[in-house]
Amino acid sequence: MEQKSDLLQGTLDVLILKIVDLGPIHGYGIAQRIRQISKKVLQVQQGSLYPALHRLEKRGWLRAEWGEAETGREAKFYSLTKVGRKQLEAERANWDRLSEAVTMILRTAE
Amino acid sequence: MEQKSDLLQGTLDVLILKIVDLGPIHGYGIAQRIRQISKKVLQVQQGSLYPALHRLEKRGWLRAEWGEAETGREAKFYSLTKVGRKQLEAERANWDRLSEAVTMILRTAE
DNA sequence: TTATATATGTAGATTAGCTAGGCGTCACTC
DNA sequence: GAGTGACGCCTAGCTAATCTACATATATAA
Repeated sequence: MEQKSDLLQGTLDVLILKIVDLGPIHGYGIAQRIRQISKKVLQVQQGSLYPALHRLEKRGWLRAEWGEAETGREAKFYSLTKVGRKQLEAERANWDRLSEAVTMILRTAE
Repeated sequence: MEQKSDLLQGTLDVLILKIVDLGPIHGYGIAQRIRQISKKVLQVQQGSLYPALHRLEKRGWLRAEWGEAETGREAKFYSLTKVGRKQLEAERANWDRLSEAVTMILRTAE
């Protein structure tokens, strides 16, 4: 089934945490930011995004409150909790460790 | 449930293909090599390894044949097919693209 | 008026990887 | 000779993440 993913599986959480860490932002905006910063390499589907946000909120890493978007519409704004910030640091470190290891293997010569 | 993974999800296939590309090797050896090269950062569980090998073989990327391991025991040796080598290149390129994008986002300041 | 962008969400399917088991052999030690 | 651990293969069943596809509502541009 080809598994043509728009993400690196398992990285969505840390990406969301990082984007939210840049400042309160609503869900739709998170997806836009990820797409934009990555120059369209990473694309978060809505069916992945919203469940992920609810997941992270449930775990106590994100806090949500309704507010007004730049466009004047109602939107749910997310921000990091204290635990969420710790989680971000942990996941970021984990990413560095693991991705470096993968790259190391892929570059192994001989 | 904390998802304490020993791998970066979705990278197992490319890791296996890469290791096999270094020369014919049996399943158990693949796991050892990955563990060794990554300095124990990446650890493939047997319950992940063997299904993955069968998956890759089924897709025509790996070829398997029984042979004798260094220890004198029977073992299944895997090698890359032509399609498998192409797949390795594709997945490696994909890894570079995606991991770079993730790292870029995680390093975004402000 | 019709489409596109914004904004939120759910249902259902797929898939990968994990835990936890099983089988058989060999070498070593207690 | 009994037990342990490494080697080498395997499967069953679970969980979790992500995807596709849908639904809803408003605003704006063509």
